[in-house]
Amino acid sequence: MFTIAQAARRAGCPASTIRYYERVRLLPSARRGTNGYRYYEVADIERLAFVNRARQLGFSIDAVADLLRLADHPHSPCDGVDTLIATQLHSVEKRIRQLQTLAARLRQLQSACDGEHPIRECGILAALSDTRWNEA
Amino acid sequence: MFTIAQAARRAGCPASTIRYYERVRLLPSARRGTNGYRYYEVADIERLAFVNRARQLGFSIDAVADLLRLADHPHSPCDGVDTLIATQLHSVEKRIRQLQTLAARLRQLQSACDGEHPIRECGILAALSDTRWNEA
DNA sequence: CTTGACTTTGAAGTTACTTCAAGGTTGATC
DNA sequence: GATCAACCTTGAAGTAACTTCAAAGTCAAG
Repeated sequence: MFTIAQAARRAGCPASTIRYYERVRLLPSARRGTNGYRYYEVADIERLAFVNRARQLGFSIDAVADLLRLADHPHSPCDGVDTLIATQLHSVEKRIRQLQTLAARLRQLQSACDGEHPIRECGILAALSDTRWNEA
Repeated sequence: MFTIAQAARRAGCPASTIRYYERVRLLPSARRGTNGYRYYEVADIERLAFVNRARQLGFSIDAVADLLRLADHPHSPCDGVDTLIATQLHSVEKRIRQLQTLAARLRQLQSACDGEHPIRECGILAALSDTRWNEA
């Protein structure tokens, strides 16, 4: 049995995060000692690590809850899992495209100025102030 | 003079956002009519539009405040502006790299399953449950 | 003069946590 | 046994950038 800090170290997240996951019911209530302390065993820590890995992949808390529910039904078909992964991948890809557009615009702005003149003549602020900016 | 909804339409954001910007002091308090309504003129709307464009470029509220302060001092050198843009560009590029790593992992997970078998045999959940996942 | 669309405010909801304050527990040392 | 650091508990508040809500006042058209 491990205390919350030990479980946290093993799963790779702060103890406060474990308490948070318990509070929002992503994880079941931990067993308690007579002192009120939470105690975890290996299976609990594995579940927590599963959650952390899914979170690192960008899944929302709700999506992780879905994944856990699916993982708990080993006999149902796994296309639900595939769908969740695909949805997540699509949203990540979409975000990448948005950020790439953003980066391109920032680079364009950057090229409008060499930092050597007064702000009055700065091409960057001129571009940001330009009403026609949103077009194009 | 425009009411808040008219200003919002022209600047391309909800009226609630304008009130929010005023509350957090990103924009100065708007002029008020005897009825208590906020009224905006063209210059106010241009400033608001500037803010919206900068926000669309991913600048934080604080960074936008910096940009506005800089823009208000037309005689100082504009290297501060350049620095802000460069910082923002770097953080966007970093985020893109992170997301690309994420997308690659998700695609890898995806290839571990064709959605045709029970969850017990699903390569995706197996991979997510694998203690060795974090290595590699 | 009624109706519907607007406006006001402060407060709470959102996401996923983190941080804090105030207090109890544990284990080692003196 | 006392003390001390390092742990644990809880509920509440802070974070970012808004959005949504409720309750109430205002305005313009018909």
